[in-house]
Amino acid sequence: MIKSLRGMNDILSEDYERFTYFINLATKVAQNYGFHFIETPLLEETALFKRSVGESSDIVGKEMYQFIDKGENDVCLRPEGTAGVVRAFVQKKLDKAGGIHRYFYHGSMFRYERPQKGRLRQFHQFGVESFGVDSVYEDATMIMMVADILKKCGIGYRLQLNSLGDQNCMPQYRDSLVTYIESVEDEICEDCQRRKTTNPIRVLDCKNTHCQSLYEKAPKLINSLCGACEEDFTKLKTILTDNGVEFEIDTNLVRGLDYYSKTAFEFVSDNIGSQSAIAGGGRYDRLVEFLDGRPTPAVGFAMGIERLMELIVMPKVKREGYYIGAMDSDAVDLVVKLTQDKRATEKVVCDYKAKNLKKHLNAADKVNAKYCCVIGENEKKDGTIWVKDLEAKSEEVILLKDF
RNA sequence: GUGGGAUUAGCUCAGUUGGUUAGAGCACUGGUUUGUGGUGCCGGGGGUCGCGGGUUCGAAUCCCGUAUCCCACCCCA
Repeated sequence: MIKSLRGMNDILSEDYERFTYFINLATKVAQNYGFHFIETPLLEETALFKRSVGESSDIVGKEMYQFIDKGENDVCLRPEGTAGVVRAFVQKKLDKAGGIHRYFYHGSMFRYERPQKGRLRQFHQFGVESFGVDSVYEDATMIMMVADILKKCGIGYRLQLNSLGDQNCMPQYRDSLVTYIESVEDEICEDCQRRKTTNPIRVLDCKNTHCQSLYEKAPKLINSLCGACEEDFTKLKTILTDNGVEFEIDTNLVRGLDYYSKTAFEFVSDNIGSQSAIAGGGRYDRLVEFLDGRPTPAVGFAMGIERLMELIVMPKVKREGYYIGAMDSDAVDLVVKLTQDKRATEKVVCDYKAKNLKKHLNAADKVNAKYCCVIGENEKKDGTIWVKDLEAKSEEVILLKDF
């Protein structure tokens, strides 16, 4: 038997119900916030992700589905959504057009990782990107949009917040951190040794407890922010508080993609195991110019749909539509005809086999129909149909022409 | 990529120190001789016990390899 590849799942039946339920709900919310749908290719030039997500990140460094295509192009399946949207934004010259552009997307992402619960090789994200707004109100709005979606899904969460600084304060901070790391270099773990040169900020996120104890004395970015960043971060906290969004400051929150600056946030759930991040995002004011566009402020987020699906509280499904069946085989033709006619306006399922009433009621119940309609000996003779409302438990016999 | 656990019917799982035709519940399906469901009764189909080797008179059971899932690390959505 041929099986799906490791970490790549089919979505069907109840999973699909949950999946579309979420997409529809999130789409509605994004549209209410004034965002428009964008779809970008699954396959992109590898350089796009190297330049945006960053070669030092694990995503690009070791998790990409990368290959040379028949035209000798170095390509890869997208590991995340932002880079493609920014590429499209620049390619359409919207950076030069100016103004505000707001997009949302959803689709498959690919990362060659060891699968785990909530971590797949092909997974789905719902994401949002906003271009052209440098106001911190937009950062707050992004966070509130995520909170809005999660609330509508009945999902509890913790919101972690940090500021990563900008080109004025981050480089200085990075230098002071490296200096500190060098002072304790002998004691830190192998991973941190590597991080020191590739991306020193990441040491803060190290899970090693000994490293963490060392970094407690390390300079904190939050204390090194420049005036503008400091002001924005303070304002962000005020806006969220004013709008009833609770948060906690996590000075070690470092997003795994290199393009973030200033606002960084992560929504986590304590109920889905160790892969606990259900949404994450932040500001990335430099990314558009990294991808050859005119400098454009931008902010966005992405949500992991598979992880959310574990948590979504689905509304109770209501009975809907009709079930039509025959009790004698010579009434089946009539049943099929009635079904076809009724389908012009209603959801209708029918049975092609004659069965007794009990079986039909059972079957109607199973497909969650609101009405069970049956044609038996009496109905056939009288030109009527027996209709039972499975919810109200009421029944009536009506003329076929009135059905 | 590293370490640990699991894999038996469509699903959830039993299977006693290796010993005849591998079981249950649910699901599916048929009947229940007068036309009332989601909660009656009786029956039926469905498994080369993940896959490949090995040990043995004999393997679902023991050993080795391999695949997948789960857990932790790593990382992230």
